[in-house]
Amino acid sequence: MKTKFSSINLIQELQHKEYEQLCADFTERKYRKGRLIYAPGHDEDLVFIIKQGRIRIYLAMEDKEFSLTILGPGDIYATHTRAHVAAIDDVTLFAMPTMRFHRYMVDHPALSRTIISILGELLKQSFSIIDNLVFKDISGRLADFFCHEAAYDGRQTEEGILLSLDLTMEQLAAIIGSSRQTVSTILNGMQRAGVICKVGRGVYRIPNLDLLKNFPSL
Amino acid sequence: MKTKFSSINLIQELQHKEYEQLCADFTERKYRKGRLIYAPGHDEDLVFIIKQGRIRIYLAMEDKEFSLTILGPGDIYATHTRAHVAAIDDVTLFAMPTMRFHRYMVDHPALSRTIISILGELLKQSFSIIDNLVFKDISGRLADFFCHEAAYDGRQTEEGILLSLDLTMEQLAAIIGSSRQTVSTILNGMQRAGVICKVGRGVYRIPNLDLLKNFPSL
DNA sequence: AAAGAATTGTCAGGTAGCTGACAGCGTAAT
DNA sequence: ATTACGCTGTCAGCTACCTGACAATTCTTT
Repeated sequence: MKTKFSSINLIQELQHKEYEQLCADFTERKYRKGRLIYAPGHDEDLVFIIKQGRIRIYLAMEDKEFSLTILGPGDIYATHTRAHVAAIDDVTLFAMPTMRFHRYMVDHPALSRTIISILGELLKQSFSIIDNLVFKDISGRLADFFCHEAAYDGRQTEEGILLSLDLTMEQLAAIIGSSRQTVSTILNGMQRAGVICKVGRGVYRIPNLDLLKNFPSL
Repeated sequence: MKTKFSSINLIQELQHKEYEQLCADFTERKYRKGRLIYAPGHDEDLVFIIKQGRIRIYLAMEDKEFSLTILGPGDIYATHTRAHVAAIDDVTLFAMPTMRFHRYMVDHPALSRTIISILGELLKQSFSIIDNLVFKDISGRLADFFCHEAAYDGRQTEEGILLSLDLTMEQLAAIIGSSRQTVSTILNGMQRAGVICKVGRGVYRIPNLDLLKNFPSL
């Protein structure tokens, strides 16, 4: 699996011997599936790298949630802002207090550059999310999400791109900012139109990306 | 006027003599009110600092626009991503090609830290925007916008906070992601409710911030 | 196998906010 | 003054989408 910020391989970067000290400062943490890792107002701020499993970064208000991104092994994240973090699967993290990381960064300019790249990437993603929220309807956002995921970790097969999302309708809805019911209805519409095929529990096949991009085509 | 990223005074930072070389590399540019400064796909990427006037950073699609932020003197911006940039007033900029700025940054770790702060700030703002788009209705977003502006460049008077926005209904609508008509209607509702007073062309007075925050209170 | 829980499909009803239309106002231009 | 133009207020549809309800399906546990 590729990392979410594909241009930077942080794990690799950290294996250089100049980062030996830094790596030693990370402590391993484990969280069970579904557990909350961080909520705004939490007193300890952490920088962490995901070793195993997926986590969900999301905004929450009362009983509604909106997922900003889902991160997997190799991705880095710093608790910050108003975003919550929860484990989608059983998760293993390498974590370090933000303050300590900061101090370390001062002495290591190369690390700064990495951080700038990551922040830039994050910012670009945020703009994409805003773009979708403002200009696109639910169909468009759903199609857009599938296209992105297809590009990011779809496997090319003879009958199209195979995609193991492993997300429920509810989780999908939280990502694109909609409701469970609406997503279900639209996804079925897409299937009837033949632009997407459900092949199993959270596994889909996209016969033709262009068709999906332009859904609904009429 | 404060800069949008108040924790960092870039202008001041750049006056240190170690940045003499960098400053010399900036060239002055002027744009007339309303002119487009940058559109996605434009071939020259720039980093610039605003010397005079206001600029609007926005996303555009077909005939709809959404303003991400409005920047004033002292603010820094780098053309990037899919965002457009236009001059609200007559504007003077200090600009430099992004590539050159990058090269310069490599040799100046202190500058990196400044950039990280700015990116972090920008990211936080982006999250706020997303938060608003997802969870709040138009009334809420409008109230929120006024509160932020009040905190940022409102002048405290005996009868409340005085606010010179100098924006039309249409521009206001573009900022909160709504339509001219809706914003007009809601703003008048706020006036009738007494939480906001129009005192002139784009100038408002907020008698009580808390009242505005909780609008509509019933 | 059976019971239970979680996930999904679908429909009916309600509503926020968009669009288009048009009239009233201010400001500027001739 | 007079025309013109941009800005504002308001109304009457319209529609995409949300909510709640319930049944059907699929997974999990015992």
